[in-house]
Amino acid sequence: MKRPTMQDIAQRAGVTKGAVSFALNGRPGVSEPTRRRILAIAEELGWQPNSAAVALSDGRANAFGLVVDRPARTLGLEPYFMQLISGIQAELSATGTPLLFTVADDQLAEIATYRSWWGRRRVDGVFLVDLRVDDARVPVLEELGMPTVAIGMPQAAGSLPAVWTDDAAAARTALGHLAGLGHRRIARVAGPEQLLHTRIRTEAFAACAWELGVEYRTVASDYSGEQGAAATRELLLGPRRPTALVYDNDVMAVSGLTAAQGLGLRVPADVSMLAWDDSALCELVHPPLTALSRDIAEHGAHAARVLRQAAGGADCGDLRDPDPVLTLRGSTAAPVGEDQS
Amino acid sequence: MKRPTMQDIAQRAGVTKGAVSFALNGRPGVSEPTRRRILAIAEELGWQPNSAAVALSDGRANAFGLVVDRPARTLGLEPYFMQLISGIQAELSATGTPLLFTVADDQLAEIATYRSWWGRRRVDGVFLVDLRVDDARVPVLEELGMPTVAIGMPQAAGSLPAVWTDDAAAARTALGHLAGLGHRRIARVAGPEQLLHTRIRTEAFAACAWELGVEYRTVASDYSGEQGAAATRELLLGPRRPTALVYDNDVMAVSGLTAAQGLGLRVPADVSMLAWDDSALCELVHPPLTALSRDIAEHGAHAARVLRQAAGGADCGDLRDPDPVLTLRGSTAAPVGEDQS
DNA sequence: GGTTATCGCAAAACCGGTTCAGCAGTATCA
DNA sequence: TGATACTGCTGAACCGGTTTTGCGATAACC
Repeated sequence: MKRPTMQDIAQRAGVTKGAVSFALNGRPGVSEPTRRRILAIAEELGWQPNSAAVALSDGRANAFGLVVDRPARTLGLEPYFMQLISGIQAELSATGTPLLFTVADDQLAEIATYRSWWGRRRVDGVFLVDLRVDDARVPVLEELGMPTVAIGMPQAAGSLPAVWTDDAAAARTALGHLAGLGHRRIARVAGPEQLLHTRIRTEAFAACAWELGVEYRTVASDYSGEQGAAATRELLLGPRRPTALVYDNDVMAVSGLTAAQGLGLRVPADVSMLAWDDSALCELVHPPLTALSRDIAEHGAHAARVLRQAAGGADCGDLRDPDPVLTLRGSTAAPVGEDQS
Repeated sequence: MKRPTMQDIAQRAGVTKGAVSFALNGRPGVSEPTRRRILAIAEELGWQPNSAAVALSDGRANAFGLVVDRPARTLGLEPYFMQLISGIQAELSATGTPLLFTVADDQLAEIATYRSWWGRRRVDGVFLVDLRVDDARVPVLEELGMPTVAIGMPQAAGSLPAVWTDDAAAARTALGHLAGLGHRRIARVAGPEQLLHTRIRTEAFAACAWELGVEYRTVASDYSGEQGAAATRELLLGPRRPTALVYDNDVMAVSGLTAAQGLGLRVPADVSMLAWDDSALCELVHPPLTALSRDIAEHGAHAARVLRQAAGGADCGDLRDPDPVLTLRGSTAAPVGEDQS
């Protein structure tokens, strides 16, 4: 019933704990016959190292952490995090390193979690997501000296290594596509303004629209379906109705599509729609949504690799993942040329 | 830079580690003035207990685990898990107990994870989800003696305590609602047949339909949007078209709705739709989906409470949560009386 | 053949907590 | 006044690993 320890193995083999340790870790210090004998006994007893003892001894927790502080309600809908986590796992499971995952109520609670995890040596490092402008978490993590990899723009990551994709490039891709189809009046339903990448996108869209000579407008939102639909109605019912809409996440795009159809508008005939971040959600609806796609799981795996290096003491640089690509589906098309002034 | 230990506190206070331990844990053995002095020093030094040392000493990991082995692609869409996790966290965070969360490729990998976590004492217990008929994981967990709470039907949980809702009752609620509206030909797009609750629902639907004198049919599916849409098209284009459809999850319901509308059918005029498990997804679409709602986060919190008891050595019984209730939205209505034979 | 490496292992310290046995010193009581 | 109890702390063992030091025996070398 009781789990076997190295002491048990040592007794059976007639050696000391130390010898068993050497044998099991493949280190010099024991003869080959003895090593085999010890390994056989360990196998027979089903021995597994006690993680607490290992952690205490070598001073590392052999675990990483991830805290998210979005409300659970919107969190559940975001395919993003599950994909990210599964990508992280895919990389971490190679070394059997588990992930501590927690949802926090707000940023203060999130920071408290970091302090606790690090103070108690529960983790060797953390993934930092949803980077904000002037992010309060960054200086805390820097001060703690906790190995961290920021998943997001390097500008917001301070001295922390960042794993990121170029949102400005993606913005140009999206706008280029729509402008190429002939759209001259384009609006975007954006994510929360506190998030740095929202700001980056906004600037990139504005700059690119200027260059292309198209009218462009940003409407702030919060990633939720409700606000996505509300923003959509406001834009479609207001003056100078845009002929194309870009959404900062797939949830808002879906609810925006529904809202537009509820107004009696046809997509894409009357208005084109484009989602930023692709997921199965975009294929669920009709018409399926044209989207900016990237491999989020792969992104997570990269982040995990960088974090492992950082926790190992290396000071890693930023890692830029490939630009998102456009997945063309049925929700974007040339605008019908009615009152195209 | 180095984290302070109890030894550091002891030195400053001029006492031994043991005294410090008593003081910090609020146990008798030190005088009140000494205790206050020690607490003050600990506070000043920002001391936090090393979790590995605590775990090694008291033989408990102070962490629980959750493994999911659905493919990441469908996982991301399911609001269910995020809500469940956030509910679990809400309960666990009270004691500062973190959750180890992992996605596994298949059941074998999941079982291997349990063996590893338990063998290495990484967790004090686990939450078991997606219970199947003749679930291979149950006997393994029983044999390991690992504290476990099954989230699902007691019938599939063996000797493990289960936290569950009565799916049969919910099935009657759903069918009663539709029959009450006048529907006489109803089909259900079910989840994976290996899952026990799918089978329970199927039986309950069949029995209840028999009693109510309505035609009923189950079509197997896999929870994915693709299959949900395919099953919907098959049912709506086949002979004896049903006037109402029930979906075993919200993702399939949404894609089924889209599929029906793609066929030129109006919901709910031509066909009513009802989703099992409510989420923001159901409100995202048009018409919003009538759904069987339950408080999943609360469900998770209950499971966490039971697991903590189980890990504490108590042998707990099953815990039944309230039956799901029907949230009426726009997707169900009386059938138009055309050829209602 | 004596010195020096090298090998194979024992013994013990260490990581940072918890806990138990023991021991002075004071208080209680007969 | 001596036995008894209690208080407040010390010292040490313990949890289960890793790592360092040391020692006897054999092998290599000049």
